[in-house]
Amino acid sequence: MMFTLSEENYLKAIFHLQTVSGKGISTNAIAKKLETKASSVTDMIKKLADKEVLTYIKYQGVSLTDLGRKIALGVIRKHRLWEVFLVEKLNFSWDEVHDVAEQLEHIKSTKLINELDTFLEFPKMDPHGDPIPDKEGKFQKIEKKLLSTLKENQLGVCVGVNDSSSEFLKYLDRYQISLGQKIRVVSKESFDGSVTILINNKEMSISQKIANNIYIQS
Amino acid sequence: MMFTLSEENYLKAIFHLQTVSGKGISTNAIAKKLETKASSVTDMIKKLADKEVLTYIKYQGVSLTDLGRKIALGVIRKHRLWEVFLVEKLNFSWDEVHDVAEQLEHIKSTKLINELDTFLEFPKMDPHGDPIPDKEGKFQKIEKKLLSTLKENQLGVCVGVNDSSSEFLKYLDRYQISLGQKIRVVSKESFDGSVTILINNKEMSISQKIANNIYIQS
DNA sequence: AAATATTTTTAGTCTTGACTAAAAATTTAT
DNA sequence: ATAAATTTTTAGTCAAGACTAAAAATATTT
Ligand SMILES: [Mn+2]
Ligand SMILES: [Mn+2]
Ligand SMILES: [Mn+2]
Ligand SMILES: [Mn+2]
Repeated sequence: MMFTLSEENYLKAIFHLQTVSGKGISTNAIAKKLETKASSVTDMIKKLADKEVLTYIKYQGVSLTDLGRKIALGVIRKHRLWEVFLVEKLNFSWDEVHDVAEQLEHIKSTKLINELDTFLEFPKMDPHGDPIPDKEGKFQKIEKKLLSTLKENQLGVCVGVNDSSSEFLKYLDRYQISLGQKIRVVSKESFDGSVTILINNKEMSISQKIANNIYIQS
Repeated sequence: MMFTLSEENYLKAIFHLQTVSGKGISTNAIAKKLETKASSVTDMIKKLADKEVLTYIKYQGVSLTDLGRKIALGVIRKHRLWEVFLVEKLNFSWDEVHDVAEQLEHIKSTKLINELDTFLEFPKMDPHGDPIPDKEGKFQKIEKKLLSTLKENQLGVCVGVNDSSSEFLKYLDRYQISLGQKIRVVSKESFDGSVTILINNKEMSISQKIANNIYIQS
């Protein structure tokens, strides 16, 4: 069975939504994620249900089947391996890779992706700290929490981001926040949720929104 | 101005047809090359004429504009660079690269293709002996003739192929014909045009069709 | 110079994946 | 328990890019 670029993007989006909110995924949630209209989503999920990659009950949202999950993980594997390639071999920075990887993830060739994996020496993480599924779709889930959940005086290491947009990543670069960076929470402001952190012996304040998009391992 | 995958394929096909038959390219020739119908071609060339990448006079075929030529060369550059990448870095053989390159050639990112070029150390030829245009679309045209045009007892080096199909390339592999291989014409059979050649001190006979698809430099 | 054959274009249809507007179902508020 | 608000589905439209069948133009024979 073959899947179009559009179908692959739907499966990927639904997979990502499922990993956060365990329940059935709503039409609206999918529409929002894919920046499309709810009616378009209804059309597409009917087609995907016919192809048996998800189950769909009217008015009750959708849920991926094992096959659907497998296909989504295949696309995610390709996306992340290409991101590693771009950073490691082609001098891209972590804020430049996402858009190109969105295109590359749809190239169809099992040999291509498995040879790429070998060429890169089987990386386990992409440039944003996200795990790369192996051939069988298996990947380790790493322990991580949002920076905003740390208490005053707690220490952690940045291990990922919750937002891969170029804007956010460039912001992090500007403040020397990269994967592996040690971060200590100095104080938290209850008024606006902003956090004062210590990085490389320098104190700085970041907004709650920023703190909500940085993953930390203690 | 943005071009779709389909539009890029039309431009590439027309470019290739133009390099062999200098004149205006007929609707039918394009249809044949792209394995589509003449009516579909008429539709598309109207659109491409609107976009000013080719000139089109009803019933008289088409001809690329400078812009059209530039875009076609960009796609060809990408195709060939990806082919080099697949062979040099990902253990593909020359008969496996074409289909994947057909997909990769449509990825849009100037940084990607220029960094890939750098990573590969600016190759001048693809795995089939075809020249790779540089950023500006410039490439050297190499001197080459068909093996079938050699006279008895003449010697040459294989520098390219006229057919990149997997079937043909596998045939060449089987008979140890690869780029750089020295080939001597021992005799030619006027009855069926077949050629007896000497390769690595071994004599073998190849059909006229095969001899018509191997490029030689004397 | 007609007649015939071939090529090219036009007209109309189909599929995919989107959209808007309106109807129907469900959820939340009163 | 109704009413109001929200979500979801349906119905109808559109553009891209393909297709078939038929008409029109051009090329080739006789
Ligand atoms: Mn990404
Ligand atoms: Mn990533
Ligand atoms: Mn090729
Ligand atoms: Mn090639």
